[in-house]
Amino acid sequence: MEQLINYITSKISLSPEAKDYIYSISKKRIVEKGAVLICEGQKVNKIFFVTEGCLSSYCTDEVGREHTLQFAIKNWWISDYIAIYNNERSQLTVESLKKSQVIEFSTQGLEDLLIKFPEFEVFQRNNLERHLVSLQKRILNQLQLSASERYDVFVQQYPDIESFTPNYHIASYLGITQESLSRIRFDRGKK
Amino acid sequence: MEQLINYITSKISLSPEAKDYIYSISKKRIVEKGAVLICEGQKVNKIFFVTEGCLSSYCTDEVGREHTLQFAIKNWWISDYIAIYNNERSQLTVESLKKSQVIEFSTQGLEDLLIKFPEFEVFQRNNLERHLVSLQKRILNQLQLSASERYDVFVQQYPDIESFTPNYHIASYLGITQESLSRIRFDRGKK
DNA sequence: CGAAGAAATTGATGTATGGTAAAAAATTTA
DNA sequence: TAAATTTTTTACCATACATCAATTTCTTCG
Repeated sequence: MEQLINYITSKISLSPEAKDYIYSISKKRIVEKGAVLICEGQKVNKIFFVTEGCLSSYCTDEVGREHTLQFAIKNWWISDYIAIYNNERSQLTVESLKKSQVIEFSTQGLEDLLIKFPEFEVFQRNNLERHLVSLQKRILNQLQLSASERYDVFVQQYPDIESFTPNYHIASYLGITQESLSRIRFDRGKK
Repeated sequence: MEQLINYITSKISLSPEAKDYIYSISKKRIVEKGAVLICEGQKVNKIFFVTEGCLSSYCTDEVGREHTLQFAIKNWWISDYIAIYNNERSQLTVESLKKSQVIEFSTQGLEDLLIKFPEFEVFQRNNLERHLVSLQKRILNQLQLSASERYDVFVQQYPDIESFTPNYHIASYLGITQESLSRIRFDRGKK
């Protein structure tokens, strides 16, 4: 919890009232590996801030293949923004990839926070900008890099996710099959 | 210009002072087909709001291939957000794909606007959320759809871009070659 | 209008990655 | 620790899409 406040105050200054309000709309949760925080078909009314560990969001297509939209590590937010923005039910699953610590917010609570404490908008805008830039970079990578090069970028960006996540999550983030990822790794060993 | 104001007031209410301020930091520009508004290697200090026509942003890799990050049509914003956010020089080119009308803002002007008129934050957040959601959807499409299916989505989303844009821009948005796009189109004709 | 240039198509062939299935390795659980 | 389960690897073959090059069609503009 403290970590969230630290993170926020590293970006904006926070009045005691705002701080109290944040406490009132959020709660700390420890989630076990494999725990599902948002699941497909549900209404989405939660947003999570990760203080420890790693979560992911992914969708499952008709053939049952998973496609990972996001890995959320320390200091990142995760939810199903598509569903929230369009006021739809979730097509995504948000799942904890290892034992993690998150701060849970209700979407309503966050909205109220922004209304009651407009100074929070600056913080929120910063988050959105950062997120947007990371998505744009990912799209450019997807367009111009080979699977192997994308894997390089991934490893740089998330150096330790491999250590606790099955291959297929990573593969599904890169847009390839687990077998292909396995082959890419094999080829590395040769050089 | 009026169209921008209309667009803004459809989302938030705008004080006369705020309105004046917006006028003071922006200017209307007519840009010809092929005009380059931001080019690779430059400092980025402009953001454009499209009121008419269509612009695109793309990067060019070492081999000279173009990769389209965004098409911006009416009521969308376009710039090189990656460069702005990271305070780097642009890796993107922003170009007009047909004769268009845009409102040009300086990044500094927009920042000042947000400071002077915090009510504008809500509007800005809305834009960012919309943009973010569209990027997330695109990533999910890229991960799970075939080239042909992505083309379907593209046509739905931008029904008339084909009528004025060379194929290769579209192909480079979809992440395929112009030849592949041509074949996809050909296959359509057969059914 | 007609020539020059740009864009789109088409064919032949190449390559990266996918699919399937079986075996091996690692991890979890009893 | 052994059995069960999950994950990874490997082999073989399939396919979507890329590449290259030639040709045709469409635009632009003198």
